[in-house]
Amino acid sequence: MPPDSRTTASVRPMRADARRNYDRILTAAAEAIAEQGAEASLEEVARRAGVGSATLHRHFPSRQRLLEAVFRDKVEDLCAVAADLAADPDPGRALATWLGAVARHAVSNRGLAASLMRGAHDGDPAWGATCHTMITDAGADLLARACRANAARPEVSITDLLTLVNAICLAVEHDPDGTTHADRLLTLALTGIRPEGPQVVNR
Amino acid sequence: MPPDSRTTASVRPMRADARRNYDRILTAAAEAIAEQGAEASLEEVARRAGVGSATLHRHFPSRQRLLEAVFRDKVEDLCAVAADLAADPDPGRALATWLGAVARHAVSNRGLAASLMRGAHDGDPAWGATCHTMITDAGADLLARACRANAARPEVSITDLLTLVNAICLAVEHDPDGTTHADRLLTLALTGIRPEGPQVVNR
DNA sequence: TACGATATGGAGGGCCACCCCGTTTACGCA
DNA sequence: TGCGTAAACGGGGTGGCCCTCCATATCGTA
Repeated sequence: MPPDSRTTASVRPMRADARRNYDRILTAAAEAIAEQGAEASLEEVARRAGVGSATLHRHFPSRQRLLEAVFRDKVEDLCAVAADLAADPDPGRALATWLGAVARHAVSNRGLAASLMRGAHDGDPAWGATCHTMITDAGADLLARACRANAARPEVSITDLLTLVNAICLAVEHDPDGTTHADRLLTLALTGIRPEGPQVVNR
Repeated sequence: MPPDSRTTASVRPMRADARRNYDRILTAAAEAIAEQGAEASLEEVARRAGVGSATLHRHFPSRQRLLEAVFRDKVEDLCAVAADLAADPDPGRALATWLGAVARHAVSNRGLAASLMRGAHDGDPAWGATCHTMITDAGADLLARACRANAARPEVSITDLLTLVNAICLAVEHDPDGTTHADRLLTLALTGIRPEGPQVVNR
């Protein structure tokens, strides 16, 4: 959300040069993050964008803000997918499909998982619709339906599921063929959410 | 493994001062990591130990090496637990118990999960028994038994399981009541490993 | 065109990992 | 016990990072 697209009328539109730099930084950040993950050097992002580091910090006061801007449209995609799946006649399958989509996005966009996860805790306040809350809201509906259809245990929360998915993707990020591993692990993990599943004998 | 305990006769024992500093660094590192996690500043570790930073780097050429040294005995504990559980009449329960123990260790020792996970990929070569391989070996046996007793799906690998456990613990590390979350997530995830479990409808 | 509001980025501070190399220390032997 | 040497030490340097300040440049408008 570039600042000039806010609905509040009191906010002036960005100046053209500011807008240009904002976009350049975003592009550069996307590249750098794709190559080096969520921990990419902000200084290098600025360098790639041909911009002073102060400019980067003015537009994005924290790494988290930058990540959220970079991944905003991916997250919106996922929310849209969730909305579509809400109409699926099989809510259990819909939920599983969606979680699979989340995982695929997270694996193929380095840093996304980290971004979604971080948002959970140290998300800075006074920042409305973070990626984290967006995606949580989107998934909550799918889970509720699955639950009503007796396709998910009632004690499972959407936070649990997303944490699990993100944890797996994060764990797999430094892995040559992460996609494969993420897939097996997710399949494995998701088997546990169905109510008729066997009781686990843990501890 | 402090260098002087190697079996090779050609290696001289450490000098007393070196030994002393090695131990001091290890203690300081354990404290710092307990407080700040696996990313604790090495410089501060050296400061706490009352040692120059060069000394720290001489003894532990990489952060990973330091982590491994710090957690070595914890990992040995886990291996011992695994050895005990190998005699359990119920191999499925034994495996679950052990994975629970791994999780508990990882949650209560900040940095352990990170250490075990990192060891998997960028572990530097020419470094024999890393924590990662130690624990993998220990668990492989339990899993094999569980599998033979039809208490685990044959296509599940010990790497899968440990990755899952570590991923969960890592995800939960920045969480106020991590133990609780780790527990639910692990229970959830482990339900999927039993062969008679319901088929997952993923993707 | 000229002016005020806005945006910029170089320079600098604080912190960090890692290394170089002159100095100190412990050990083994006479 | 005293001494020579190999081993260990650590101060200080390098370069990178994140972040902030403020003198300067640029934009949009009257």
